[in-house]
Amino acid sequence: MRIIPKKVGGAPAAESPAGALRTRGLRLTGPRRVVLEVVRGTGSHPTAEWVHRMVRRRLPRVSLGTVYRNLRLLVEQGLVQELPGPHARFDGNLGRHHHFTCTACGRILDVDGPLCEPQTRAVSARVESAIGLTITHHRIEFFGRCPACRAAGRREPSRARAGRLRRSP
Amino acid sequence: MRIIPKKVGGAPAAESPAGALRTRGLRLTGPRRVVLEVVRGTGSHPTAEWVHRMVRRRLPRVSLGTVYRNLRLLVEQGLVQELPGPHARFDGNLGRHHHFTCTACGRILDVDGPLCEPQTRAVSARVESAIGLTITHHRIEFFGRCPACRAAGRREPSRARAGRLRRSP
DNA sequence: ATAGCTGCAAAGTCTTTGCATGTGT
DNA sequence: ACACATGCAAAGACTTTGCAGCTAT
Repeated sequence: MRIIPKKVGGAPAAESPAGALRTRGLRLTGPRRVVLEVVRGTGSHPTAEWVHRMVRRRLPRVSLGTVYRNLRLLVEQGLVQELPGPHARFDGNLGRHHHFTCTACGRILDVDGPLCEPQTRAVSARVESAIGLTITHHRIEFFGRCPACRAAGRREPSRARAGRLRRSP
Repeated sequence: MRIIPKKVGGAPAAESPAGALRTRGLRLTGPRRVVLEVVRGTGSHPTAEWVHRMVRRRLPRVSLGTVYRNLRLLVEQGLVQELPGPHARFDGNLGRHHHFTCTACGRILDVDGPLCEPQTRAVSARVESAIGLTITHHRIEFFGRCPACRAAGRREPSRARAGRLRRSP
């Protein structure tokens, strides 16, 4: 369930991945290219380990260490986003968007950013003036139950675990 | 800089900590009480290790393991909140609120929840109807620079680290 | 008295890193 | 050719857990 249109292109991704890397003296190697393609090609906000499994289907000798190194590098270059949480999760969707986490199954869905923009802009303005800080951006995490879990009547596993359970996709 | 009034009391904290624990067959031991007091007594969203240091000032023999066990237990009982991020952070403020992270110094400040409510309620409603999921709650993380860092002209250390650097308070 | 806690230390999990070797440009 | 990347394995950072001895209730 991908909610955001595939192509959105924030400023940093204006150039192609290969170009973005090359202009910084970075090489487009096999493992690196496949890591990027895997993250870009899924809407599942995968963990490093999941990316590793997928990469290995195409390049069986790639190590987990290399996957981590490349994910970090791609995040640093702005070609991939990293989500907060106890375990690192990555997101190839570079458009402005937020996330919805199902408290029953743990799945994370994208939520269109511009859809929320008019209101959230107002919130930021209020907070800035009320507290006197400069807000450059914000992130909203929504929680609740996804259609599938609601239909199946699944509830959240436990109160505390909810935040911590986010394991593999 | 504490922005939220100290006393707010969400539903789960209606009873006193001691009561909340006892009614569930849990004991109010020395270490547990001090852990709770430390987390409640700071607005700094501390890590487990920081809590441990503070607890040790009063009970020098308490181990880090015990601090973790109690933090988890208190989170489970709804007496303390846990913040998302690469390293666990805890928050004794039980009122509805959000967080502002300074991208220059990493400090986390509370942002009054009700201040944002009118708009965020509208956002949730929009998202629910647009995407068909049931939203029970949400969390906003604001990013920017705090007054101190703005005045000092400090910028964020690096692009990628920002999310990951949140070390000790 | 006894279920629940604790300190200690060992083990786990996720992530990073050192080093010799390999490979894009 | 040479700087950048990789695989492998070892080390790190943070968190959890097993166990024998305490301690609130």
